[in-house]
Amino acid sequence: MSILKIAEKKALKRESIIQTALQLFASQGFHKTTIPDIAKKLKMSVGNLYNYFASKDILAKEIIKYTSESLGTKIREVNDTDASSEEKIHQIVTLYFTMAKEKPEMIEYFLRVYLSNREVFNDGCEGMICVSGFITEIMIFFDDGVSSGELRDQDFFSAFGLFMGYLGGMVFLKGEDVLPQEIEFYIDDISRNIYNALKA
Amino acid sequence: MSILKIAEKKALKRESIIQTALQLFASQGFHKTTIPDIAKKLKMSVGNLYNYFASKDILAKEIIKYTSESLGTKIREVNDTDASSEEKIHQIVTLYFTMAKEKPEMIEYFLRVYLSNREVFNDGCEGMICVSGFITEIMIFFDDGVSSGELRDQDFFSAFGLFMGYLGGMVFLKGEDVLPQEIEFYIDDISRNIYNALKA
Amino acid sequence: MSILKIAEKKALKRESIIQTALQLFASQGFHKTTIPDIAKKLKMSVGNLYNYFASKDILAKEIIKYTSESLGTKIREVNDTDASSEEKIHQIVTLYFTMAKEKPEMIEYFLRVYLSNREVFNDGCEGMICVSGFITEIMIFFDDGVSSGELRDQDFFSAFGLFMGYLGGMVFLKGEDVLPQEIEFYIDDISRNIYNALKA
Amino acid sequence: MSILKIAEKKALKRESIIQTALQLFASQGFHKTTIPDIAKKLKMSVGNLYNYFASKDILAKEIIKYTSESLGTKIREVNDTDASSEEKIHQIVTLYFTMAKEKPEMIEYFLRVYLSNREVFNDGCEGMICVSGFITEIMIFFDDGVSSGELRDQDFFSAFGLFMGYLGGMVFLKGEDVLPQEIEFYIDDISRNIYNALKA
DNA sequence: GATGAATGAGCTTTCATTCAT
DNA sequence: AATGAATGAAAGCTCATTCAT
Repeated sequence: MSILKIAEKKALKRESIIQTALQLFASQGFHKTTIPDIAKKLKMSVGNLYNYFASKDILAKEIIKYTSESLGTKIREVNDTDASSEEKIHQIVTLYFTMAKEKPEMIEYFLRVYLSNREVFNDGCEGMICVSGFITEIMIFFDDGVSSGELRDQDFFSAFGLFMGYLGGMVFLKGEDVLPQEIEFYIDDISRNIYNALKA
Repeated sequence: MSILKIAEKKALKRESIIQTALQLFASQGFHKTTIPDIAKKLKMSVGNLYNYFASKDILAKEIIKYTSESLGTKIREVNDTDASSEEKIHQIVTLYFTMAKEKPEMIEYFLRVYLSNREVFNDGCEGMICVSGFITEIMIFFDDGVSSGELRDQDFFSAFGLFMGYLGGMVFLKGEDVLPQEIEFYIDDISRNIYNALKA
Repeated sequence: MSILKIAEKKALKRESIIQTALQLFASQGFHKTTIPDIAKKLKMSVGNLYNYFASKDILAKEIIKYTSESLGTKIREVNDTDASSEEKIHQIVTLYFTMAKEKPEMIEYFLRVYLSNREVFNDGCEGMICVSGFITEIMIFFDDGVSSGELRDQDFFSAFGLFMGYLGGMVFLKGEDVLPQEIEFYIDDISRNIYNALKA
Repeated sequence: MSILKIAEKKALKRESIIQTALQLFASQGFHKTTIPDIAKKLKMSVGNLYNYFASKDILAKEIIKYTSESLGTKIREVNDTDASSEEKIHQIVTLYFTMAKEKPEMIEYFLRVYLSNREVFNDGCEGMICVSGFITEIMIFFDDGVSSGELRDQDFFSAFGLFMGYLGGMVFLKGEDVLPQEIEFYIDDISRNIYNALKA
């Protein structure tokens, strides 16, 4: 096999580890998920898993980067359209809730692993650098809206906190089974609320 | 010592355990905080701590109830005034952020312990019953505003998610040290955003 | 209250502790039964219980003596009759099995506590001195039978082991729920077997 | 090393754990023997011991099965001979007492661990399934004797209780140091008693 | 005599990580 | 690269016993 293919194969395995660990961490929590758990689900040995990620903490950090990139990429596609800010908000909310429904592990990981295990992410994910993929795109969306005069010019974090907190909060409520409706039901209301809050 | 005083003393000790455990859980996380840690800080023995709370999980649940009641009581005071919905929003945001500054452990506990350790709270805190003290008051605020025609009539959870998520998200960002300003700096912006989102 | 009555009262309490501990030890085992368990069932404080018995081990030893005396007394009544050895065997088997049915804790205590927690009884119950009340009466029964020519003259322990082991074994089997019949069902068979084994 | 040898090695280690735990449980009792005690005597780590047996209780159950099989196998050899019932009884008694002398831990385990720690064996050893290896052979011995007309036809449990209780009782007495003679001394007496009890 | 809060050593079990193969 | 047996520190929890009241 060529060196290229070997490297490729390794990259694929790396990603499959990330995917599997992501699912387990998101569903069972970081501390309740053991390295043997992950290895078992992957049908590989624990020893070999350590050839790909030097520690459980490092694995957790790689996952958050991967997740943030993933979400960021999708938001970029929205940003790249010519839609109005109001429409973009609707699209971002839709996209977020769709993801929460179809790949809940990503959002759950953010809420239940990243957000709550400070000690793990302290070293290497200071500030929000491990999550910059997502933040950057929200920032671009917001700046574009302000530039075009559609959104009120306000502190970025006031706006970012609204987005991140509101959407995250709704997914959390869904996870707790307290929402009487499916998550999609709330898309219109929430998009409208966000737009009303941010519009010029 | 009279029976009354003994019971009182026990109640005080119970509360001091809650306070100390709250601080440790909030700052170090639930799993990183050990029972010996808590006992040591309280200068009491591990065994005796178990005379007050039968398990670490039960302790965690009692703390969230205590915290939710605390916060709920303060919001009730706002609800009981004659202020307009707009003013009430400003007051609730202010009191939330003041608390986040002065007793950060309460908000942090909510964000980093309750919200993220599903397994721990699953049994006994189903739905959001352990946190109903807080939710109830937000519900009253919202219903009052709708009744008086100040707030738009929309799904309660769309409104509740906005409050809880937005405020929680801001405190989280502060905790991550990514906010360039003190938390109070954002009170006006955020109150305005919430009001714009909810107003009739 | 007179000194006599006080001493009497204390003796009564002592016995009630023995009775209660006997039941708990027999049903749950020595190590699974805690001093607080016993105190709770007696509605007295642990501290006070220690005024009557200086340690859990000492309590266990007093119970075996008490039990052995109890059983010995009943066998003596059989020994004191003019019945034949064959009849006496039947009576002893009957009284043992009746006791196993009506006061199972005594027999169970012997089987599950005394017999199995060597460490506890090592110091103070060497040999079988704590159980001599029972042994003595069996010895008398056996000697009488040999003297009268009804029973074959053999080593005492060969005979004693038969009695104690056989009866104990049957009660154990009953306790394990493996006997298809009530314990009384076996009285005739077993009496006959013992008599056949021992007769001259 | 080949896969075969690895599996073999693991099986050997498993058995050496059983042997060591058997000795410790039998001599010190189940509750007084700790997992670290066992690991230490085996010169292996506590954690690794748990790779072989998932809990202390499971280990205890595996030991009783192992012991019962061992004893059953030896009795089968007696059953497979053409000896008379009277001779077989003598052989079984001899075999039991020889074992009690040479491998006392097996009999002691039965008496002091299995028989007395109901809670431990309740789940998974209901009835006497963990001990069926031994019971089955006694049953075969008895049925053969009845079929050939040598033994009286009586309830199986009346006969089984005699065997198990009597032999166990004698070993217990030996363990308590109350027997004035070596255990072999009693073989003839006891065999005769059992035969007299059971013969047609 | 009576109380029960307090102690703390000790238990079973878990799991991130290593390393000989 | 791949395996998984092995390590051992550390966790949550228990309970016999003491002692101030």
